[in-house]
Amino acid sequence: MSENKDFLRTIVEEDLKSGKYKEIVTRFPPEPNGFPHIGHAKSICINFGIASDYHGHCNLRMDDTNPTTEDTKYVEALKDAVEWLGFEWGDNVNFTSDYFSQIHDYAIELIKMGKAYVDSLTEDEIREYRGTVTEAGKRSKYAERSLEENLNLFERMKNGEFKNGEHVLRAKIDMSAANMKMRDPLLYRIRHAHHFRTGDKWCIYPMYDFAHCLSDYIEGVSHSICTLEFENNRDIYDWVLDTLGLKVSRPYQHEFARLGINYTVMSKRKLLELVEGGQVSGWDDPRLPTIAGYKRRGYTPESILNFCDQIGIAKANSMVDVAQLEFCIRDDLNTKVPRVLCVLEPLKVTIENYEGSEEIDAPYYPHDIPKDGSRKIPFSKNIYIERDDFMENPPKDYFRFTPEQPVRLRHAYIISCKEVIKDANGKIIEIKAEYYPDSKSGSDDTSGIKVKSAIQWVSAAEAKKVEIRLYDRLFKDEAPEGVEDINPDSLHIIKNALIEPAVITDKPDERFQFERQGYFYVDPIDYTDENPVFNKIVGLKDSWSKKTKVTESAPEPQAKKVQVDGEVAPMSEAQKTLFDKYSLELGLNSEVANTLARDEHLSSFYEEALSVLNNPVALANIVVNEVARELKQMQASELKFNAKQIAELVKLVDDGTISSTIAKQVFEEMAMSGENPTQIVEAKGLVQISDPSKILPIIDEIIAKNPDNVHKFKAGNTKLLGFFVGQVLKATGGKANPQVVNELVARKLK
RNA sequence: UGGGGUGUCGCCAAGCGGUAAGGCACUGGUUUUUGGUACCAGUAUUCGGGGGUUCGAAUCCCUCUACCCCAUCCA
Repeated sequence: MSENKDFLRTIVEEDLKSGKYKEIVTRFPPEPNGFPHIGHAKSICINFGIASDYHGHCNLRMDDTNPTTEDTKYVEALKDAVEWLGFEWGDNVNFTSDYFSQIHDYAIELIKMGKAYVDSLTEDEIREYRGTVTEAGKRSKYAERSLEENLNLFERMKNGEFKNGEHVLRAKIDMSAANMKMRDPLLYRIRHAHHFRTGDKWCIYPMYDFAHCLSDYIEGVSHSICTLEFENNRDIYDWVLDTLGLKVSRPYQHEFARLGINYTVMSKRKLLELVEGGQVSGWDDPRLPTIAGYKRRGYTPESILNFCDQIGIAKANSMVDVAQLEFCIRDDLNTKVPRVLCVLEPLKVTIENYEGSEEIDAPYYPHDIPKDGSRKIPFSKNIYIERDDFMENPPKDYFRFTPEQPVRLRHAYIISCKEVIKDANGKIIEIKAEYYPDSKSGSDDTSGIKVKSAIQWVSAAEAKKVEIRLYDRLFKDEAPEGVEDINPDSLHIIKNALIEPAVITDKPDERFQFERQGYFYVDPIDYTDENPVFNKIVGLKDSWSKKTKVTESAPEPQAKKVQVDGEVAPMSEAQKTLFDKYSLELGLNSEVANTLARDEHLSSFYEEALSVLNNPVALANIVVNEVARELKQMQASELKFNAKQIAELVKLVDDGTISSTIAKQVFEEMAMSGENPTQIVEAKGLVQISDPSKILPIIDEIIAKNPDNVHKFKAGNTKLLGFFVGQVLKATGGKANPQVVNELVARKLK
């Protein structure tokens, strides 16, 4: 766990500290109606991660309340994903359907409380009656049914006496609630459908909003963590549990922002579209952001875990750069995986002065990876190199093989070009070369040739032919809408790549670094010894190709966008009169007068304080800034303090007893306890210190402790003044007169 | 037009009244028989805009603005 914890962990720690929960229980609650993607991985990491960080437990629960969309195969995919990521859910996978009868009982309880009713409006009518975001809805006439009738109807719904859509069970809340979700939400609907677990036992199914909170409660969940789009549902969550009186250690819902990654899509709907539309080969297509896709592509669970850890958890909608994910997999594989030689686009090279053959012993890992292991690479007269690694007319900073520039064959000899052979179209088809017998890798003391690069190669006779699948981003648009943004070149298959034989015969691993190319993975489905197939997981970081295409996207300098101020609502006559009085008669600045005049709670509070103490400006400032904050959180009547106490506080500042810094402290104390300012000041000994002879020694001490900052300050970093003042204030418990401190510090450091 | 959220470097993201963390990306440099890795260095006078309070504001107050979510018998 990092030092800076996310907001969820902060909440969890507070709840643990306050004793709200004895144990932390979370849950990962997907609906089994699709394959999990990396967004699920984030949720898995959060829920299982928090549980394990605080020695609690995390349930895996299938939220299977909609029989028409769900299936066992998705349950399996979900379990696979969690398992693959390395988390454990205990003995059983839970299912919301396990709780159907309990949930049903709670529904009956609500009916008996008069808090739920059977509605018989049509689907269209229900929608119409719900109103709009700006207009209140109206209640269905069926809301007035008697308890008995509701009970009877609901029983008959359950018994299958009605068709789909004939009736629903609804919570009786508020048809004019500002939160649309609270306008008598549906609790149950009739669905004559076969459920993959409960079969035909039920024909009524609870809605998400009813089932989820109750399932959490039944499982003893403490923190119900979900994504932002459920923020509006939190009110129902609380309503159901509160109304049913489910209080003891009940769960509370907290929301975080779902994961977005650029150049891909993450919604189940869009993913399904790609799978069904044949744009990809299936849910496990390596280009997809599904767990199955990453797995098949060759990503490791560690890399995904790491990624989830790096991106953090917050509430701002965001889109993470794929580069971050790619970094994670490179970073993981770098230390784990053997290096091997593979030529993707072979170019024939004949070493004319080499006869016979030899085997070169080559380590699997570079000098900086502390791992052992090596293999034999056959070397001979006829080899292949990468087509890209030879250029007849190279740019000046080209480090590889050219007619003038020799190059090292990795782990082997240095060669130089003797002749370039082309076909009728001018395409290079072969290089005739010579090698330097003294230049063998590791023992090259005598050749005296300096090369700028070592390139991969394979011996023609022993190399194995392999299929390589190269993947690019699936979409060309950073924030793709759908199939229209698909990148037509996202898959590139190379049928005739050549690889050194040890990879195929010795099988030292499943994942490899093909030197200078990238990381590759043995395709778990299509790989056979006759037709070996490798998936490219990710390329190596490549500062060369970046350099060569500088033109790609010149970062256009973004003009700072000009903000246009909107219009402020006009004041009423009464407000205007008040404003004039405040600004003209009492001399308040117009901003303060404005705020005061527009808020009648504030202004009446202010007037009252003013009748006690004649200091209009100071009073106004504290009312507008401090009292206003308290009033945002509660009603005026709930305030622990009154106007008289505010006046008292202002007076203390006025006569110099306390500084404004202390005043803040006193205010907070007063807001909490309702005690008088004078009492608080006395009880805590908060009288301010203005005597320089008392402050000076403290300043000296602080200066002595922070020589670096003193130096920086003297070098011109004047904002450090605040740092020193802060330190002195801290040392005196806030009691030092900040103005005096400022002055003294400035003089000291001059 | 109502309600609920969110705006801190190109992308994520700490920070909760006293020196603008960190990661990715980027730019230099060092090491290197991978144009990789590792290492070093650089990169926000400023926190969506404007006002106010304060000795001091990303943090408190007012206001404007942009974006996201909510009117499925989906979850």
